[in-house]
Amino acid sequence: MHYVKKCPECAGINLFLNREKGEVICKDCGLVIEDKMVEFDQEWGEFDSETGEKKGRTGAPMTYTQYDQGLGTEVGQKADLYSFGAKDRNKFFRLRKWQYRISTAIERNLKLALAELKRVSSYLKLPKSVEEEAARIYTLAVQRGLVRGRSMESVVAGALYASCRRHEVPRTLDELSEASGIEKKEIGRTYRFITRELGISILPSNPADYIARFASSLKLSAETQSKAVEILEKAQKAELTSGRGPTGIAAASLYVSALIHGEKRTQREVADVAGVTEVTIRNRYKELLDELSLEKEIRKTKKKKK
DNA sequence: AAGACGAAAGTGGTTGA
DNA sequence: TCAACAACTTTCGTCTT
Repeated sequence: MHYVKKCPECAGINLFLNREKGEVICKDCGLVIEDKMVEFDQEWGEFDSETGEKKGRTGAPMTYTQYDQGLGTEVGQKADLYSFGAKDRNKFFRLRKWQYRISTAIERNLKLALAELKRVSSYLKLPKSVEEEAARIYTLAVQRGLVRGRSMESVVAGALYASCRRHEVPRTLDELSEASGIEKKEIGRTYRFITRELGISILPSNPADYIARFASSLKLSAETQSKAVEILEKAQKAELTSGRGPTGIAAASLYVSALIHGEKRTQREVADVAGVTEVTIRNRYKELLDELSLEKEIRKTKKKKK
């Protein structure tokens, strides 16, 4: 995150942080430089070193899923006016008009986009926190002008995808694609773009995060599920997981685990819920058998059945 | 007949010159 | 910007249950 140190309009250094609204304002010309600031660190640290106040983020409680967050920028409140000399009034009014135009355009966009975001989010039954984060990301993207040249929907989808990853409740690109009606590769593209532009760090997604969801849609027992996680951990130790698609690995672990526990599912079934093909399952599955000597365990349950 | 397996060719994305 | 490359998919033929 970079902070503006000089006002781009008048090059003044007399910047003022309005904590109530989360804005940075140039005292010299009244320009709102950074609006609705967002920190992307996981743990909220001190807001800035100058005041060193504890847990100071923006003051007012706010939600990003309402289009203006109740924090719309208003240039020219009475109190502000008095802090400027009379000679600056004209400039000030001009700025206010300009600011107004910009902010209504942004807010119109946000209003639409956040409606779409809510729709997709509820379709996927995403937790509120993920939705909030996605809205935050989208808001930032709009302010940085990253939506230009892209469809609003795809940016929404990208923001949601990024948010899911950060909260370790991954959805596959396929699921996002189905929910939003945007092509998979398009989501991927905008996702990469906005995370790069906004400097959002994303942990590589962990296959373990997928297992619970896959297991429940396959109606597998809790034991099978935890066994799958166990297998997965071994696989990671054996370095079978790097570079591979996390969904394929999760799927293969589940498949093997289901075999061991006598809850056989076909490769087809597992492949479908994981959104990969049977072939991928087979490849991962084979690697798992080779590296982890699981054959005995499978044979054991086979004999039991007899 | 359905599922599992593997080979071969194709696709989209990343990387490095 | 292009070619090499790895992961994954599609398709299809064969084997197993």
